[in-house]
Amino acid sequence: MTQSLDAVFAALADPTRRAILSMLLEDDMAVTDVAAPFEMSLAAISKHLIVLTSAGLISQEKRGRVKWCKLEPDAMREASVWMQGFGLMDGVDLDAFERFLDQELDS
Amino acid sequence: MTQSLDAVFAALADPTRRAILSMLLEDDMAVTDVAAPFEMSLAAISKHLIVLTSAGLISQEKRGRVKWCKLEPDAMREASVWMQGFGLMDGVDLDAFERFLDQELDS
DNA sequence: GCAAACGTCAACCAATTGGTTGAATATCCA
DNA sequence: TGGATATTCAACCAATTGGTTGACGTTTGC
Repeated sequence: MTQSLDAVFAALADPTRRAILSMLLEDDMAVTDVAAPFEMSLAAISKHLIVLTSAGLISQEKRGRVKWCKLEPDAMREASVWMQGFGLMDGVDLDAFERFLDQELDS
Repeated sequence: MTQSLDAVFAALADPTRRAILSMLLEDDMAVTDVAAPFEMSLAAISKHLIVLTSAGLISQEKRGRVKWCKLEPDAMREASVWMQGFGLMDGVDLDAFERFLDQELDS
């Protein structure tokens, strides 16, 4: 469940993948539609989507012949909290912050 | 000045480099001391430090024969803000968050 | 002056990454 | 049934990454 920071940061390190995530912020999309704006092959986009999926940043569900991609932003939370540890939120106990977030997001 | 998201995320994708950043949270350190806890060569650590430096996440200053490494957490800010764009705080009761912060900063 | 400490450089290596193309699979629809 | 659409698979390629070792240049202190 808890995504590895390695996989999440590595997935976010590619501009194409970040652009895909931004597109999915609008709405769920089919693979072909995700690929449309990019000047690379569908197979290349398909690989990027596999990277995003295995990092937990998106999920894919096949309905008929179409595979829908859905953003899973929760996978970013661990990474985001890790970064907050570097003075972006001075003086705050990070573990407590994480517990707070968990509690808030469950409610 | 503004660090590329590519470089920052890629730098953060390696556990050794993240560990180095955490160590530098305590204090500035010499390259040799940074390398000490790791089971890899000094040259390998030196390369990791170059990656961190070119991402802007640390700075290095040579005094005498010792090169000091200093954390530059501001380089994470752009990446952190980018991630916040994905609704990580959605569903969080902002008043509760403020109370949490007050409580944290008092303790 | 010289040996030891600090750190980088250069060459090398295996594994991974990001892309390609062409064939394969699965589904839909006329 | 068969053709078009949606997506992945497999093989390949060049470039990058993360590590090694050994030689090298500086600085320090006896």
